[in-house]
Amino acid sequence: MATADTDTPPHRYSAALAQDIEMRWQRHWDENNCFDAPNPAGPLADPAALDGRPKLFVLDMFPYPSGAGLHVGHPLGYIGTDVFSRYKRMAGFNVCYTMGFDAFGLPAEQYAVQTGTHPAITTAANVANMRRQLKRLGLSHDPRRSIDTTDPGYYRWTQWIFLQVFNSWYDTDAPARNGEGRGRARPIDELIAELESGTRPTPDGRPWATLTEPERRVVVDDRRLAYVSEAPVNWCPGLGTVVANEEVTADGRSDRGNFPVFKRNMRQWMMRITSYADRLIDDLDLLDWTDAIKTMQRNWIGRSEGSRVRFTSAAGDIEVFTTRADTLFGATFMVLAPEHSLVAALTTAEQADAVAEYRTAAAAKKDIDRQDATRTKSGVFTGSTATNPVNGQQVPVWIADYVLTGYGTGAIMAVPCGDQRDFEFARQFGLPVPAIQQPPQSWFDERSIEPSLDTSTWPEAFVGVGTYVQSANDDGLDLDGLTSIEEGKCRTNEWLSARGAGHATTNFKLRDWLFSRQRYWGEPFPIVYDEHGPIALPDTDLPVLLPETDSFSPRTFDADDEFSNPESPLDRLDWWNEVELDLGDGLRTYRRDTNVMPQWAGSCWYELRYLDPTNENAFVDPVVEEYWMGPQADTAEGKHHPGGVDLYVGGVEHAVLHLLYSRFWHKVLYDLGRVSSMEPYYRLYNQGMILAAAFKDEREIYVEATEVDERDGGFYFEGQPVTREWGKMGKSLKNAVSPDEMYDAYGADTLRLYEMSTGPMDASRPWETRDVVGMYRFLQRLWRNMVDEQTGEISLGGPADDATIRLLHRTIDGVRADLDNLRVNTAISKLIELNNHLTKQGRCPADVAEPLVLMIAPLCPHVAEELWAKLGHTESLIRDPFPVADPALLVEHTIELPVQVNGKFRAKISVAADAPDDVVGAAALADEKIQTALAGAVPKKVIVVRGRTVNIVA
RNA sequence: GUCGAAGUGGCGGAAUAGGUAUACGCGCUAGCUUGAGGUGCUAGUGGGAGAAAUCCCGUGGGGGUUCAAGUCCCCCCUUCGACACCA
Repeated sequence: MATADTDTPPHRYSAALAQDIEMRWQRHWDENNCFDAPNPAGPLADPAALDGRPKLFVLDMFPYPSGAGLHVGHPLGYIGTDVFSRYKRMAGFNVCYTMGFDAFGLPAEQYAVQTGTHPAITTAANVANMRRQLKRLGLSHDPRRSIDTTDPGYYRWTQWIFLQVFNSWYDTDAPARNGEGRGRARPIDELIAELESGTRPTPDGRPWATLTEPERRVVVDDRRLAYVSEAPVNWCPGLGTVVANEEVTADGRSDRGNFPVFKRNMRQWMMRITSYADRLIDDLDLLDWTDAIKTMQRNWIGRSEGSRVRFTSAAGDIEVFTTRADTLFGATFMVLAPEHSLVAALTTAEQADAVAEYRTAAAAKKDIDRQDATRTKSGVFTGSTATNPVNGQQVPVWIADYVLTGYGTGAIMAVPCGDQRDFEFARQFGLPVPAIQQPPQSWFDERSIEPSLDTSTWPEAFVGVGTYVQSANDDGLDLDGLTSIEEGKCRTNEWLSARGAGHATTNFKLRDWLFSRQRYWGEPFPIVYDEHGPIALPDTDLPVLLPETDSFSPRTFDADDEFSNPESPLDRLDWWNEVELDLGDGLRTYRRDTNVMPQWAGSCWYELRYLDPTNENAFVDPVVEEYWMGPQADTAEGKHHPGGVDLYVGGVEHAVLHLLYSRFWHKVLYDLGRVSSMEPYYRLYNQGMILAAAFKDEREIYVEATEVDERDGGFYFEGQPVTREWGKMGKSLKNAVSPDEMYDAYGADTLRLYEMSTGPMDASRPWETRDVVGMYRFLQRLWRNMVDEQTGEISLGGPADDATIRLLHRTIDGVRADLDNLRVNTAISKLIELNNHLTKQGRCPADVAEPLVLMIAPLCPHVAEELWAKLGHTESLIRDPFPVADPALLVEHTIELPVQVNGKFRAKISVAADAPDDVVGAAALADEKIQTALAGAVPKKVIVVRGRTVNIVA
C-alpha cells in the first residue's frame, strides 16, 4: 500500500495526490457543466453548439440501485463507455452519455416489508450513494439527463406508453411503415372505424350495428396489443405473484427467490409480443450485435416453418403442427398432450381409467421431470383413432407427456421411421413402423446391418435424406422417387391446401408477454374497470401515482400451495381503488386496476427519456429523437440502417429478457409514428464480467475472501484449509471489493486503467487486487517523466530525437485504431511502451508531452487534466483534438526483416523499405548466419514477402 | 442432448491480411536505495542442453493444407454460457 513518508519526494504521484487531483477536477467538470450535450430542440437545446458535429449516443445498461452499493465488478462497462465517450468527444463528436437507475423492483420492496421503511426512501438513499460512487470514478455523464424509473415524472410516460400499446391493434395486412413488407400496429380507433363502416367484418359476421355495447367492447379488446386474458400463467405462491415465462428457471422455479412455480389459468395483463415475432427475428439482420446474442434471441423466439394438418376423428378434427408434412405417409399414430382439450371426448370407456390416471400423474409432475429427455417414454392409448388425410388410414390416438400443451397445437403426428422419439415410443408400445424413405447404403454400413426397408432390423430412426418410398396415394399425391425434402414438403402442402386438410404455416416458441404483477413497488396501470372490462384513463389523468400505504407485501402463501389466489397490496387499499370519474358519460364509480407493471417496463424505453428528460408534453420530442436515434446512412453491405443507439454496452444476462421487450415496445412506437428509429439499439456490445475468488470452508460455507491466506499452493482461513472457486462478485460469496477501497489506495485513474488493462472488454476476467499496483507504477513514471517530484513544477527535456518522434506517431496511430474498436487494453500497453521509452531517456521531451497527455486523457482524465494545466493550459482538455499521426512518420526508411530457412527463423537483415524483392533476397542469401544455416546447400527457392519476411527453401 | 464461445509462460493477457509466438502488466530472481521492512529504481525471467556461441522443444491432443500455421481444414478432449422431449 502506498503511503507517503519521510523519504518519499513531496510531489510524487501518490494515492493522496491522486485523490486531491481527482476531487479538484471532478468539481471543476461539475461546476462548468463540461459534459452537457446539446439537443437540437427543447429545454436542452443549443443549436449553435451542435455546430455540424456528428452525434454519438453511448449507452450503458442502467443499474438497479442496490443497497450494497457498487463493487469493482460493476463499472467495467461504465469505464469502457466513458473512455469511448471521452475519446469521441475529443474526436469532435457531440456525445450523449449519461446514467440512470432502474429503481422499481423486489429488493426495495422486500426491505420495506422487513423494516417498514418506504421503498421510495430506500431507493433515494441508494441512488444517492451510487451517484457518489460513479462520480468518484470520473465518468463524463451529462447529469441533466439522468433519470430514475420510480420518479412520477418518468413513470407517467411509462404509463403513457402502456396506453399507446393498449390503444393499438396489429394489422397484419397494413403495409409496413418503411414500405418493406406488411404488418404494423395501428391506433385502435382505426379498427373501430373499420368495424363501424363495415369494411372489416366482426369475428362472427354479425353487423356491428346489431352488437350490444358490451359485445363491441369484447370484439375490440380482443384485438388490443395489451389485453386482459384468462390464460395459463406462472403462479408463484411463495412470491405471492405471477411471473413471466422468461422469469421461470429451467427447473420450474422463480428466477428471484427460487420458489416453485405452477401453471394456472388466471386473468392477467398480456402484451401481444407474438404479433412482432417475425419482425423481431428478421430485423436482427439489420443490427450490429454479436452472432451469439442474435442466436439466443432467435432461439428464444423459436420460429419454425411447417404445416398444420387436420386429422379427422369421431370427437372432431385434431390439428397437428409438423415441420415435415412430407412424412405424412409414415404417420402411424398420434400423440396428444395429456391436457389437450379433445382428450376427454376421444377417450373410450375401456380406456377411461387408464387415461384419467395418466392425466393425474402428469399434472402432479413438476416441469423439470417432464422435461427429462433420457427417461423412458410413457403414454396411454385413448381407445380412439383418427384418419390420416393422405391415405385414409385409421391411426390410434395416444396421450403422452412428452407432447407439450404450450407448443404448436399440443398434438403431434408420429412418424416413427423418421423421428427418434416416435421410434422409441412405437417400439415400446408395439406400434407399426413403416419405412417411407430409402436410407443410403452408407447408413446401413455404419450400423453394420443389411440394407432393408423392414424397419424391425433398424436400431434407430432414419433422420437423413433418402429417396421417398411407399409415399403415394391414388388421389394425386406421389412423392416416390423424390430425393428433395423441400420438394416433398411443397407438394404435400399444395395437396393438403387443395383438399382443405392443412396448409403451410409458421410456429413460434415465443408466447405473449405476461405483464402484470401483484406487488407494490412498480408502476400502477392507468386503467379502471366498469362492469364490462378495462377502460384507459385519459392522458390528463397521468401519472396514476402509486398510493401511500404501510403494507407493502402481497399476500404470500406456502410456497407449495398451488391453488392459492393472488392478492396484491393495492387490492387492500379500498380508498384508492374505488374512484369516481367522468370518462365521458357523467360521473361514475370505477374500480382501479390493482396490479403493477413488471420491472422490465421502466427499462423498455429509458434511452428515449435520456434524450429529453424534462419534456412535459411528450415522452421525447420527435426532433430530438430523430437527431440522436434516427436512421443513419446505409451500411457498407447496402443494408438499411434501422436507427438506434450508436453503442449499447451491457452484460449477456439481458440477451433475451430486456432486449426483447425493449425492441418490442420500440417497434410499437415506431409503427405508431412516435419514433423515427425501427430498433432501439443499433450496436450492442457485451462486456465481460469481473470474477473474484471465493473461498469455502469444510462446511461448504463461504468465508471472507480478504481473510484468506495463500501458502504452499493452498488456501487457508484462520488456519483451516479452504477451497477456491471463481464467481461473480457479491455479498453472498463474501468476495466483493469496493471501489472506495481502490480510491483510497491508488485513486480512480489507477482503478480505471487497471480494469481496462486486464483484457478485452468482452472477456470475463478474475479480479486480482495485487495486480492493480502495475498501473499505479505506470502513472507514477508518467508523472515523474514530466513533473519534478521535489518542486512539483513541470520539467521536460529538449526536442525528441527521430526515433522517439517516430515511436510517438506509431503510438498515436495504434491508440486511435484501438480506441475506435474498443480495444482499450492494447491501447494502454502501447502508451506504456511509449512511456517506458521516455523513462529510459530520463525526461519527457517537450514536443512529446502534449500529445501524450491528450492520448492518456480518455483513460485517466484526472491526471491528464492536471498535467495539461501544468503544461500551461488554462482550459480543460476534454474537447481538445485527439492527436493525429503524421503518415510520413509511420513509414520507415530501413526495415529489419526476419529471414527463415525452411520455415525456421535464422537471422535478421536490415534493408531499405522500398528495396525490390530480388535485392532483398540477395541480401538475405548474403547474410553470414544464413550461409551457415544453408551449409553449402543450393537454395531451391527464395520467397520474399514484402515488408514481412524472407523464406529460403533449400 | 442441441446450439454458441473459448483453450497461448507461474497468473491476467498480446500477436492488422498465414510471416520473428509470449507485447504490456503481475509475480519471481538478482542488484541499487534504506538501520530494517515497505515504496522507488535497474537488470533478468517459456522449457530443456551448454561455460558460451549456439542448438533442440514449445500456443489442449491427433492428422492435414502451405515455402511458412496460435491463426486455415478434418477428427477428438476440456472448460464456460444458453436452450433443453420444440413435433
